[in-house]
Amino acid sequence: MATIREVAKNAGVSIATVSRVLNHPDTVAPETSAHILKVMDDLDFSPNGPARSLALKKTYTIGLLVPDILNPVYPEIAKGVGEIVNKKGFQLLLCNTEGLRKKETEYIQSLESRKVDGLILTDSQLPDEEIERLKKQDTKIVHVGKKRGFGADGAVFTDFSLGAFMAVSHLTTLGYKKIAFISGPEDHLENREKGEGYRKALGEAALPLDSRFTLSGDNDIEGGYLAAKKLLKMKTPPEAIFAAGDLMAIGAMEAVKSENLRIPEDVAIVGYDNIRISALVEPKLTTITYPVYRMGLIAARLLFNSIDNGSTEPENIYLEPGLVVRRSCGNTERVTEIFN
Amino acid sequence: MATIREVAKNAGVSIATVSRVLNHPDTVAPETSAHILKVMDDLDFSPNGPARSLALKKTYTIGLLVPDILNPVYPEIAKGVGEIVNKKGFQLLLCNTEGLRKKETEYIQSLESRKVDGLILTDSQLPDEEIERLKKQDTKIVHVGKKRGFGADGAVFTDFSLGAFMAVSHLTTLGYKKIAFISGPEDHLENREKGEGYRKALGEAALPLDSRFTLSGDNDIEGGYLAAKKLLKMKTPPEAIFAAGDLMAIGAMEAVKSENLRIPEDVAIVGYDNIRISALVEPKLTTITYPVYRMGLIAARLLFNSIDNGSTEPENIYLEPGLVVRRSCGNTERVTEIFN
DNA sequence: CTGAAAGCGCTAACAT
DNA sequence: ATGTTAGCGCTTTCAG
Repeated sequence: MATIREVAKNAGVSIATVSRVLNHPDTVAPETSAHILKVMDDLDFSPNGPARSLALKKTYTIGLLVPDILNPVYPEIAKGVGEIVNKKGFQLLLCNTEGLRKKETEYIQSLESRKVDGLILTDSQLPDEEIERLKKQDTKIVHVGKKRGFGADGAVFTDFSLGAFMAVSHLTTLGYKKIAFISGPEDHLENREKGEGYRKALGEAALPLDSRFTLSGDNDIEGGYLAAKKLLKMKTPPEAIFAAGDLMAIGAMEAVKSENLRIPEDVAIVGYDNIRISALVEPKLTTITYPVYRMGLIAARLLFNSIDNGSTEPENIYLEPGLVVRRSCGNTERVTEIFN
Repeated sequence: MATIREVAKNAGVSIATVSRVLNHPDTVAPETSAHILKVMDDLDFSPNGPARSLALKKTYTIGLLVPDILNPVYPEIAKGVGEIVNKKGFQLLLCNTEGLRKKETEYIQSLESRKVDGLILTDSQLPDEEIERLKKQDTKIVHVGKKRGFGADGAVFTDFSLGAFMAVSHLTTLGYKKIAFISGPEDHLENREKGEGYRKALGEAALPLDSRFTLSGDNDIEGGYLAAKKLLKMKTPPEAIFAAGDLMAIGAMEAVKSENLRIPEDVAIVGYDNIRISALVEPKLTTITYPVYRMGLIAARLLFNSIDNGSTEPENIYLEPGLVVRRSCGNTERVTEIFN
């Protein structure tokens, strides 16, 4: 609880000098500095952050909003962000929005009040006006996942529609006709985009779009399980399922197994995200990959670009999705069928 | 960027009144209040957190330190903590220490300087003196995982030694003789405790302790994979492996499979943590469970007890570990063997 | 190289 | 019910 004032008194100098050894060590005489440092140590002095922030109008804090901390995608992003943030001497305020627009807005307001220097929003649902409003408070903002960082200072994104297209096209190429889509919550843009890709792929394969084959649920294991169960109970169940997230895909796999059906022989499955465990479930999951960890890294870099250099042109960085073919889509089996 | 002062001017009242509608709304006349609120809205006023914190000596922030955000155990804890913290109107400063004592110390200092109202340390390696020092700054501290919250205001913990004992005893009961232990980093207390439990279980089964059967690695999939590979390359490899974490266990499973060996027939495996995916890998992983999410919840509750009611008696809450028997330990197979 | 003093935006007595 | 004022702990001109 010692303050700069006590340090000054004990060291027999003015508070300005104490402040200087903290902020501009080179502008104070080495002996003075050494002495003051010692007094600080004796007094167990720790500078008061809020006071500093108030004087500096800078908090050295950035806020990170994620929809679901339990989905491995987000810890991965958080790790990337955290590394840069830490290196910069900043700290991370983490907010779990549960994918709720209301919570997101609340958190944003709180962070705004805390005067965070920057904000990283992942798969945000925030309307553009909110962003505009924040800009006036000169809080820097970077989007992760959302294609157009409207009003934001930067964005790192991938093409969810293309990714979904790749996933479903792979399925159509393998000869599947009845392909279902398990979407995440549809108030999330990314899911609507994935839906587009799904439909486009069906279209290009001249496959009919059966609306009963599009379901949506929470983007987690249970959500996928439940949706898949429904699908499997239909009179003519799908031969293949594309799930909007690996967690859902894994849930769907469980559902298929629980019906004593085989993957991929009875039902093929493709996911999205390529989380670590997708390569470890049985059968290994075919999925769409994109550099999640790097997105965190890049988002933080963009943000600091903007924080350090003032308002620069908003930078939007695109990262390509890719198809990872593993066993769950029945690749090999089907290929032989096709060529027979 | 509007301040309380501008609001006051525009509303034709004093700053005190503005402050009051923010902090003690009931002490100001309804009409005045309504008017001020409107002015605030027009001005897009957002109270300055740092200034508030400075005046109040309270930051409404708590710090959470975790060793590895990529290990599902910690997001789970973070979620529990976050829920309570959010409900209390606080925010969470998340720090990923990478299991490094040095980083942990650095983070703690930063958090101390930021005057966080409380600190939750998970599987901390911090020496007790550090804790003592922090206590003087009257930062409340709660441990998660660490048995004795020495100097701390509370602790939620389980018995890692007992958990390990249960895991290994189960293995010995099934008749395995050559049981290896893949430990996490040994500078982490929890791993040393698990080692104790392992040795105790071997002892009670009158099994010799072969030091070559204890390895340690990073507590992640790769760590488990690497350690298991080493084990399997020995002239007389173990028949069973107890891994200190499910992630390591899953890595070990991969290693076994990569050697074209079967689980559990050739090598049985038991993990620790009961993370969600352990029930989804093939074969499903036998493991030790304890209520991780609840630990987060409870830790936050203990912390707020302490924050809200000043210094109360440190509360230490114990949560029991339990054995979850699934396929990877070869339960059924062995049982029949035993009874033959 | 160092000191004095103003001010960052807000809260909480203390008055009225 | 509302206004005046003194800090909270720090940084930063401005002087010297």
